[in-house]
Amino acid sequence: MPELPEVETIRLGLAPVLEGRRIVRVEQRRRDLRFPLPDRFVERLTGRRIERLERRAKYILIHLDGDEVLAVHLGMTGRFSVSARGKRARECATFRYPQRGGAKHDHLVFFISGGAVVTYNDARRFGYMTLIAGPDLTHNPYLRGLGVEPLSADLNAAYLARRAHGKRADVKALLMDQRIIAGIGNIYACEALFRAGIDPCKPAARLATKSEAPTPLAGRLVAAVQAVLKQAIGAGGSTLRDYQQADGRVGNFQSQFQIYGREGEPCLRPSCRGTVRRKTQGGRSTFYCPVCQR
DNA sequence: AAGAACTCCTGTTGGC
DNA sequence: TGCCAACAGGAGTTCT
Repeated sequence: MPELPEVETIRLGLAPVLEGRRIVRVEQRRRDLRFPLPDRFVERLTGRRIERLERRAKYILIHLDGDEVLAVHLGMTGRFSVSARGKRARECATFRYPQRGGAKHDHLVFFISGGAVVTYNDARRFGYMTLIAGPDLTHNPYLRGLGVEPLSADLNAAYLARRAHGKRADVKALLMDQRIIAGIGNIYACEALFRAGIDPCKPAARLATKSEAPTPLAGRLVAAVQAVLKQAIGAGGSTLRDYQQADGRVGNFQSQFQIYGREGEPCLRPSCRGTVRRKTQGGRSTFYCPVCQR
């Protein structure tokens, strides 16, 4: 799926198209994605004004008038594309339907006032949408219990040490645990651990001392996480297989991967003679350099 | 009760 | 070319 940088990029692409507009019509082509769509979904969206778009973890939160929020999780393959109808089509020349995927898994189509058409496509249907009565979102089962935003001041060495203390799980699992830090997936976990020079299999507990104080590892990891996420957002996210931005453009960060997908290639750390290895951790691929990640 | 395993679904890729 | 297995960026649920 899109991880935090991809979701943020999509939010940035959708915001100017949606904010301040109304949903004039919704085409719902199936009753469920990963989970059933909300009851009377079309009816509850039609005519609503979109106030603003926000991101929380990997969720796009579409704030509607009347204090209701459409929360969207893209799962692994969910994507939005923006096109236009009528005379707005010419003004939106840069907006194109996605080149891949086509109409086959276009499950929802939102017609927006002013002429934009926003299509939700999701081949594997691991994505989901829910309507939350706001303004307090913290009671929602999906959002409740999410950990800190990694790019906020809430993520710091002391916090990480506190949450890692006594944990037997490995540090990569900790990074990907949405209840601790929200928004990091497999790719950025690998990249952050490489940049921090930390072995993904190291026990998470090593981030903290017996008294829950942060070890130097914790500080390095926080810095690496924040640096890689910021860099990826700056590049418009990464484009692999299914992800693309709302306007059909692709992100560029995949060209800046230092470890992900590089099995068998030389480690990019200066003066390191290691070779990138791949192993399976918790059922997913971990890429790492056995020489400089200790 | 933490942590691992399983599960949803479809498409792509690589080996034979 | 065809067939089949392995794999893909997630995370809720079920197990041990």
